[in-house]
Amino acid sequence: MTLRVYDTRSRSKRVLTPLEEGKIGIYACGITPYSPSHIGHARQAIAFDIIVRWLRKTGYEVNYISNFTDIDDKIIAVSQEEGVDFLEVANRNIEDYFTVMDKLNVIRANSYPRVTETIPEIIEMIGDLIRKNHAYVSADGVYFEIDTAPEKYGQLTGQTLEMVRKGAGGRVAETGSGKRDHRDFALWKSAKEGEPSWDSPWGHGRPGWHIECSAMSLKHLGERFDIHGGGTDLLFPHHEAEIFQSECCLGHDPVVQYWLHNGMINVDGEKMSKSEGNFWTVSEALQNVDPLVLRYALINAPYRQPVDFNTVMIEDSSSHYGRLLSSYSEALHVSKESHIGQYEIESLNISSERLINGMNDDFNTRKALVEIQVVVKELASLLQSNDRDPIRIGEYVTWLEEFAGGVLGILPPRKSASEFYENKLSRRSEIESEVERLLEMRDVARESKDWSKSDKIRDELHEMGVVVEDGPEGTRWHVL
RNA sequence: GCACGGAUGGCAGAGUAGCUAUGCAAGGGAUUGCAGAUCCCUGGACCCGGGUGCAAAUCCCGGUCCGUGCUCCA
Repeated sequence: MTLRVYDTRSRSKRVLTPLEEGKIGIYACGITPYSPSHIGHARQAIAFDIIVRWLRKTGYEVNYISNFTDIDDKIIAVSQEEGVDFLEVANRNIEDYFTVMDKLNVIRANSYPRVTETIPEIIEMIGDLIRKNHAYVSADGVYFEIDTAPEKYGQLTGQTLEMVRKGAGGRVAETGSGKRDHRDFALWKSAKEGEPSWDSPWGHGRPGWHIECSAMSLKHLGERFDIHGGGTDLLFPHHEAEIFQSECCLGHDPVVQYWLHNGMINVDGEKMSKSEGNFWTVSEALQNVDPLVLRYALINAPYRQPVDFNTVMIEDSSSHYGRLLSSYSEALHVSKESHIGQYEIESLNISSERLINGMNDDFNTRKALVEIQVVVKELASLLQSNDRDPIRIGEYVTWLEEFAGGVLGILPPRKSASEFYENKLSRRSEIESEVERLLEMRDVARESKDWSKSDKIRDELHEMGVVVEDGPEGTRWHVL
């Protein structure tokens, strides 16, 4: 089955055909580091992490670029507020980004270009746009002139020039800058007093918001590349502006073959965003939630769907992840190696096929998760049974490592999974004699039908973290 | 207002024409002093109104509701 992806520009799922056989270039808009990363950033990072993982597993050599827009109005605002250099603000938040994304098991991109390291390329591109009459110099900067390429308007959002003219309503009057038309957008902003700036043919200033991505994608991926991604909130104006800039500068279209956009995180049904003030930073969330539980929660819906972030979905993910981890870690303990991709167990092959079909259908992580859940359930029941065949269990371990680990990234490293299980074992042996003693007392109580005493002992054991289970073959117990 | 998405059982969330989605939760049974674990079984949904079809959750038209974008945003 071939891989199909939903392309925002054509509004349909299209078979992914790379420009160069066997290779994929992908650019995903990263963050503007003016504050610590929030859950929405994590969603974006994880979505494209999984896309890249899947492309690689499919056999593509992937060049994945994700940028930092490390100079902009908000970064300047924060730096002025704190009285520190703007780069200090940016660096601090970039560090936070890497710290939390590492915890969330996000594989690093091949490169993380920054605006401040791309200034010469940006200046060159702006110069090019001016020479080609797509941009004009004004009193307060350089602007892209929309009317020079009206056919490119609305490529991603379906809006026409007229619609925006109307829809902008009262805001249109506030243009107030050197723009000729309110829909023109800044390529270069002249420096204001006390702001960081770079020298350019148009005086000191800094890049406008959109030009950096055109310049960086060109620099790192070339004049045409396969995939451009980002959140749906960037559709307009950011990504449409990029289309204007890149295509008008390079003189061909399309520059980007496929546009992929991830959905937003909602809180109580509304988009979580910094400006709404209803956001959780990732590090705040990680104080209460295991990073892999958070990752699990964020891939529970396909990447294009909005995700409603609330305690119920976290608890749900937590219990699913708990099942996965406890089965995996126990299986690891009793298993023998097997080889990835070659499974004797028929149900594993069926699940593989379903999972692969799901991922090939626009990276449907939900379908993949369903198969993980099914396999975990089978494994748990196998571990519970008397038939704990190490080779069979080994196949489950390998399968989980291939798909839950490699593809979805929701499995901890072997080492920590083993430790998880060994901690349970050592806790078990630590308290074993005490537990046995209490259980004997309980047995005596039970024989004399002294249920209140028996239950009291069970409660006591429960407080020690021991779960008691009476079965047909006597009483068993395990550590929570 | 305009644009783009979405609306499926208690919850999450698949499914684009006919065949059990799945997981969790719930109910019933087995087991059990009770509880838990396990096993077996079960119920339950396709926003509304039209249309096309032998057949529609699935296609078409109209409507309603929700989200996002139109302003800095992943």
